[in-house]
Amino acid sequence: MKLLRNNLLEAFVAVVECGGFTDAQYALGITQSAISCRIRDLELALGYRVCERGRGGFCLTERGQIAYKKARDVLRSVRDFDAELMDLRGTITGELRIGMVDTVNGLPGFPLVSAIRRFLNRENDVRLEVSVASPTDLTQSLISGNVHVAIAPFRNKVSELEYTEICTEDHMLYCSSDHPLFHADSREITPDILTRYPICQRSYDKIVPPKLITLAPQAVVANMEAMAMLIESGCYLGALPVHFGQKWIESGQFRALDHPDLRWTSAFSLAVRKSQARRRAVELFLNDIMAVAHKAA
Amino acid sequence: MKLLRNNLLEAFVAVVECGGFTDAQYALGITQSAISCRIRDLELALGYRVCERGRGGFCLTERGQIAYKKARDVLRSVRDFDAELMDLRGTITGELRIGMVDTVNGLPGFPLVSAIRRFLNRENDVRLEVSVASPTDLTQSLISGNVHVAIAPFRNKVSELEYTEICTEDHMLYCSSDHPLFHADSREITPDILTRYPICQRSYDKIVPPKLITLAPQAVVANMEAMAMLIESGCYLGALPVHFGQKWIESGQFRALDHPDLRWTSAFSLAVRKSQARRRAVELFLNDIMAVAHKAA
DNA sequence: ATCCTTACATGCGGTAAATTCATGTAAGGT
DNA sequence: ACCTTACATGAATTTACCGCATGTAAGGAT
Repeated sequence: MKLLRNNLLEAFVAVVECGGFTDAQYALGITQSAISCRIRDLELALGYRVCERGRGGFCLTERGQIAYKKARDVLRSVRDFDAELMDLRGTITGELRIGMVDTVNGLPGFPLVSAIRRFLNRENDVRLEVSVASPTDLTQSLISGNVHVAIAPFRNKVSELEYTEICTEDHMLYCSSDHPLFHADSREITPDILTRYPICQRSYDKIVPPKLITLAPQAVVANMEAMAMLIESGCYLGALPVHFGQKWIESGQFRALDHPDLRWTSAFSLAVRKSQARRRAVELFLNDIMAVAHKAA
Repeated sequence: MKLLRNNLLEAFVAVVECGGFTDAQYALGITQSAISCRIRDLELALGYRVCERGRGGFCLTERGQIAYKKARDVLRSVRDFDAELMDLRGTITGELRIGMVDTVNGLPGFPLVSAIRRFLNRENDVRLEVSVASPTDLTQSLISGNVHVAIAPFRNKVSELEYTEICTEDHMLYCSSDHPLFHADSREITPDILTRYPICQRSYDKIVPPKLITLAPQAVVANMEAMAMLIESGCYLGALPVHFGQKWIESGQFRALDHPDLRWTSAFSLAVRKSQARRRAVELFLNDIMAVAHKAA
């Protein structure tokens, strides 16, 4: 079902996301000429050009970029609106947009995949959409409605959202076999190594308190895979979730720099928007999350 | 222009607001049969009946009531979306929905009509929509986007909104010529009259602190006109804004119970939603308000 | 009880909008 | 110079939507 629809906007968003008319015709299931008409009509209605196109390539105009963001968001919220009206029928429909930080899968004490399986095994007609982003971005996405639920170690909690702690994640410092500390005596592993060797930090969620670090320049990464890469290079120390660093430990590539003061724990929370008629699909997924989280605890 | 449109939802909302198909055909500018089709198709798409109709009268089903509220709200926000895209063209379009408490007009030091005139004298294509409600309702309407700006004496301010004080309003206690206090000696006018005569309060914004009042039953009104009526009855004392009570004073119908402790002042604020891409029309209107407020001060 | 009126439903036909198909055009590559 | 790519355009066609005429069901008047 599609109550609030608009061909022009849908075409516009599809064209932007496909990077041109030609590919968008498959995404939309209409011919290229129809898309050409739609974009022309959209620009006629708006009174300004939204994109440059032709053999020279496809690109959005300045206004087009703003219009695209607004259009994408409004189409999202319109899909949610449709789903809300379908909820009244009792069926579970619409999109379920889940946001999370990376390496949530494998989090000890929180089998997310079980929750997802549990959710999908129910009779449903829901399209899942999973995005990975930083806690800060996830907060924004929750507020704007771009995601319905998010799982992350939220440090600064905002009043618009509702948080439920679901598990914790232990972090340790690692170095690779190429690093000077790899063969160091365990008595050398003290917090002051932080002042002697370059360390790599995650751009969001600074596990190692920055005030402990004196050495510049620091490397900054946006996700765990990148962190592992820089550690593998042998040039950096880096903190990883223990469950995530495990595989490098097992292969003998990394060494965990074990010291009581070089362990950190962050708390993972489930966040949703407060005070909002919640869709059935979202409600059920939250139940599923809590069910697996409790079972694991 | 109308980008995101939906005939079915528009018909539904119109039918509800007109209380039936017959009247809605004039509001929508289509025939009754077309409306019948639209509602049928809507119900077909939703999978449930939204209203009972026929000779027995028109009424929404339970689900229909929820669907109506959602549909009305989404159509509003969709109109705003259209206006946002038009903003990029540089034109001032869309709706400007202003909310206020009653008797804002005439507020000393705040010529609202000048602000409106100022706004409308600009080149524009804006449809105004003015609603009158209590500060509490206005707060809700602002958050949900049902109004863009609101003017009221806001007592409890919420973090989602941004308030700018624009003027103050003096209140005094009044009685009518039928009231025992009308001819009382001015020395008798002391705060303890509150404990001896019934008083009428506004349901929102209790001007006279309720703790000063001992006498039950109290009359409660939702707006100033009603307050004046009850005072006119001679059975109640009541607080009115001085600028509003003036005309009854001049006609000799009311007496102001003047005493230093029987005067109250409330501060009127302009409220808008925080952190939101603001439309040009809203921005300009805010400027106009501030301009007339400053000039008056 | 019958007829009338009100309020909505339905079938049919026309019109306007949207889409496809076929073709045109402009820019870059060979 | 020719081909290819990527989009534009025009005619034909399909589709959707609407109005008209008519049907139906229930309440009220005579």
